[in-house]
Amino acid sequence: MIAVNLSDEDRWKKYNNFSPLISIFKKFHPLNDEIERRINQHTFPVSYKKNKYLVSPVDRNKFLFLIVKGVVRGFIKDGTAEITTWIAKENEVVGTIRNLWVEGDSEEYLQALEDVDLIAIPHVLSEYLYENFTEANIVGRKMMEQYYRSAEERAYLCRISSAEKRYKRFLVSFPDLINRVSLKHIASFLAIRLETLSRIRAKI
Amino acid sequence: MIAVNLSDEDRWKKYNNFSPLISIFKKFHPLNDEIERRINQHTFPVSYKKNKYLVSPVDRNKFLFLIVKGVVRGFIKDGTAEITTWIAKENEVVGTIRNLWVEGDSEEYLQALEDVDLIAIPHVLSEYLYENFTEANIVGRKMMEQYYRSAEERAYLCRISSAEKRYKRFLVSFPDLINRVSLKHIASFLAIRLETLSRIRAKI
DNA sequence: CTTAGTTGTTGATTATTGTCAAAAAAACAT
DNA sequence: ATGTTTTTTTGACAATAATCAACAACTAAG
Repeated sequence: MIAVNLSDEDRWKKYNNFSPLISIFKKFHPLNDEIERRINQHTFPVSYKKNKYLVSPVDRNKFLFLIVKGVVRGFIKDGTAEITTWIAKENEVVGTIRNLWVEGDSEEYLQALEDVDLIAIPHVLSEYLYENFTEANIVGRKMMEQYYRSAEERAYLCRISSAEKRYKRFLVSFPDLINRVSLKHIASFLAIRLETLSRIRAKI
Repeated sequence: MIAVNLSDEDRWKKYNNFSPLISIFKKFHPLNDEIERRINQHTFPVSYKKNKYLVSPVDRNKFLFLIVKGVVRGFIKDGTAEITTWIAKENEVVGTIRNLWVEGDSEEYLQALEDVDLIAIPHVLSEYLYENFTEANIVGRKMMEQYYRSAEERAYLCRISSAEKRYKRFLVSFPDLINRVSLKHIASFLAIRLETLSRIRAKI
């Protein structure tokens, strides 16, 4: 599914010779040279066309992805229906969550909602960095705090009582997504039907 | 609101002379003596009666709390209504989230749903430990990963299409809470009315 | 024990949202 | 451009859940 056929020299040509992950991490904490070297060596760019799935069941949980360009959604198959649990854009890191609380049929998928450019981060790399570099744990801790807050916001959003209020909250929480993501996915994220969302928008 | 009148010697008497926080942290990573000493010195036990609020607007965001005994919920005031976004029990760490994405009227509260014993963790302590001890970042990172997953579960749960399915998911995700928490709070967590929950339960 | 207050149940009614179907509008490919 | 597909809108109707109200069950306090 994901093949790496790039030599170390030209892998990052289009990104000024460095993995974009490095500048993201540096916003949280300075990195030492060895970490940067490892990141350049073991992460790699990958692209998907709009509507393609980022993870097949085969390599689920082998990578995280930094979104360099585009929008990605995460959803869970609930029988025949799909439940979109998040929508992420540039500079966010996405991935499937490993140990879902409840074992069962619910499977998580990632889908590109635009043509996307990503940086793939093998889990083995994250684990290696966490075990060998204290800076990695500082960066990881700070990023997780940020992602935890955004997950809390998603958990709050969908508990707002009326569909209209949820939509309005979406508009202020994610103003940039409304024009980039089709309404059917936003409806799913808001836990309402597309038709209902369409009527709410007509009313406002 | 929170007063500490204990000398260092007897503060932890009821917990075999150590802050219970230490054994929680040690499940994630070994701690050095200096960290343990700081934790014993700067965290302290505090108890609340059922239905009491853990944070007043005054000292919001000054502490996290480890729940040693009891159940706590977090909720957000949405006008007159309350939206319960999580319910936590023993061995979980809870607190208000600082920078909510959207500034505004939504205020977060913590409430004891049983008589609770807690360990208060001043934010200044967390910050100090993060800045001075690499182990703290390892523990913090791992704990945040765990809490992120549980927040994802909450975000998924409330997007399930029917009230009955959400309740059933609750039963498997939080089997221990159903007999400890009043139905009105569970209903709020499931984003349904108490009456609806009552009817669903009658039907099953 | 008795009373007051809270929590949970049940019924009747209303409101909101979902479902199904069709058409319009927009996006995409040739 | 042209036809094709996807997305979005609209309408009629059904189902689900909310609301209001009354009451029963359970707790807590005196």
